[in-house]
Amino acid sequence: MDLRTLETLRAVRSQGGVTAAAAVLHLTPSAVSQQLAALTAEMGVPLTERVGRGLRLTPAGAALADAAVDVAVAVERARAACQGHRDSPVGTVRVSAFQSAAQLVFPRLLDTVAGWDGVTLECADEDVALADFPDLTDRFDVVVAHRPDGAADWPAGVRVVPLFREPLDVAVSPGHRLAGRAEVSPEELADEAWITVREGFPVAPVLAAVAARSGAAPRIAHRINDFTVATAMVAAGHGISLLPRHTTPAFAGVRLLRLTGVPAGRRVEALLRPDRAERRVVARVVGALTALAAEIDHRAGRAV
Amino acid sequence: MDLRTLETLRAVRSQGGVTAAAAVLHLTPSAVSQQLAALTAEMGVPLTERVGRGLRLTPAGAALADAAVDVAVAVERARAACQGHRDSPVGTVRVSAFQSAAQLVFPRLLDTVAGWDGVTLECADEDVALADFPDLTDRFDVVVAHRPDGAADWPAGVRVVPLFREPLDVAVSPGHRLAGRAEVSPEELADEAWITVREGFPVAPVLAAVAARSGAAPRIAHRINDFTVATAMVAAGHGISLLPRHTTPAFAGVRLLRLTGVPAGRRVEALLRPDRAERRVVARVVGALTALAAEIDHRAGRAV
DNA sequence: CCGTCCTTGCAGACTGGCTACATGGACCTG
DNA sequence: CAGGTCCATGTAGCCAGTCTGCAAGGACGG
Repeated sequence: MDLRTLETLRAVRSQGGVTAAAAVLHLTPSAVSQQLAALTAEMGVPLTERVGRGLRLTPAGAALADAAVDVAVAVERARAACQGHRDSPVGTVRVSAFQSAAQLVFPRLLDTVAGWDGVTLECADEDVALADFPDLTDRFDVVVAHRPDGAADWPAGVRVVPLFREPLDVAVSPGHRLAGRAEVSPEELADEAWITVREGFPVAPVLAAVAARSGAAPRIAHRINDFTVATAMVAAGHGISLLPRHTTPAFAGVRLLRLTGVPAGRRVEALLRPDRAERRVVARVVGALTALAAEIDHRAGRAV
Repeated sequence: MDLRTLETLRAVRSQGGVTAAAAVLHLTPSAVSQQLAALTAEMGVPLTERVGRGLRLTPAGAALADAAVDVAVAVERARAACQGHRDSPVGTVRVSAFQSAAQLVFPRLLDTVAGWDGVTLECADEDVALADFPDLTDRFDVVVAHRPDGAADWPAGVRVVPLFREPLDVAVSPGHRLAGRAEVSPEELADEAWITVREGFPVAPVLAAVAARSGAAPRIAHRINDFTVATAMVAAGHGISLLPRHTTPAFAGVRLLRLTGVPAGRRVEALLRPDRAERRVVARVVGALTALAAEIDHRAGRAV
């Protein structure tokens, strides 16, 4: 009954298999399998069962994995209690963010942290399907994620820190027939060619809601996940798109039109594993992140 | 940051030194010292400091040790959660009891547990000074301890399960001048020669209270810790003693007289470390123990 | 029915932790 | 004040646990 072994069990559950867990833990599948075998022997209860060519946790295994979360939290709390007798927290924090948030947040966050001795920040941009964001918390301490208004809550077991809400505007090229307008309604967009994200990604449901309001199925011309690329394509007149208001640069060559009649926006949140959240450095970075978010919110409020 | 290392830190604190901790953990002092060094290096904070030729935990070390208790509890809770998906708990439980309780309880407890598959009981008789009972929980899962009425509570951090209260009677030989009496008052015992336990042991304060009531300092003829030996000496007329009512056999050849005017008794309790208490087998054994205690209490109530 | 993917078993190498022994202080005692 | 004793701490060497690499056994899909 080792801390590493319990961590492995959790990874097997969250990643859904030995091989995937091994990848996250930087181990070989063989090592993971052996750890599971040893843990099962120690417990005297089968913790995993074969399902197809994969693997699933038994109820006993799931119960143990649940309890393992509390263990990990207790360990990190112990570490924090000890670090509390130090002048300031130190360590390295791994942060991931989806593309546009990364662009907005990483530079300033790195500026802030540069002034902290002993704290190193490892940044990575990771844009995944909505359902896959929580899994990223296995690899990162802080995961900056986004989900559209009205989407389901994140699953239990992941800690959520709200950062800011960002409206989605309709982006059109300067030469577009609606370019001079300040606002548009869904009905006016019925025949437009859309550039949107791949199926399952965070803002897709918003376009669906807009289309439902207009009555017609949206005509999707291109599927582009990277907002920078989408912006360039919109600017060149290859279609219109829903783009986040704050993370679309003013010099991008597109016009952003307020959308009326449909609440279109996304919530940007930080996702953390409970044990990681206990680390004092992590808490400090999250604090800086929320401060940054408050600033963005403030600026947004002033702009609107 | 290993579970074993945290356990070692706790042992160093509770045992008050590297050597003593090593003895409890079945390790060499060198191994304990190395674990402490590694843990200190990992934490980046001094956890121990030299005091004389011994060692003491720094505030940071104490905080870590405190938090380590929660870790150990979480681990045992995890184990229990897993064992909950098994038919019945198994494992081995180490129980210690002071001499007279051991005599009263061990045989019947072993009878009960004999019917449980996969559960083994390791019994040991350990009678130590009042202050040393809590430390025994490092070596045993369940420690049956006793303390006189009015004694201070056990220190925080140890879980206490009350078992029963046992009155202390005055034991005299059949030929003694008071042998025919049913009750005696402290004043009538002013000139008696006493057989009592060694200084610091659980019933010593009771005799002090009795003597204080009689006004004179007690004349202590012998210091005998084992009640069986004391009983034999009282029976032979070498003095009188305070003996527990229920654990003194009727055929011992002494007369037990109720003591009036002074609340003389001791509380018998089970002491457990919080993490050990989480083990399902341990909880089951404690359950059997309290059932036994209730039976003793009932019989006592009937007898009185 | 064959190819592919995933888990699992086995042999070998290696890292990490423990034991045994020696060293250096600190208290106690004569 | 000096020798003895106790305690913590380093050092060398051994042992065990664990990981890697490779091979085998099933299960799904074309």
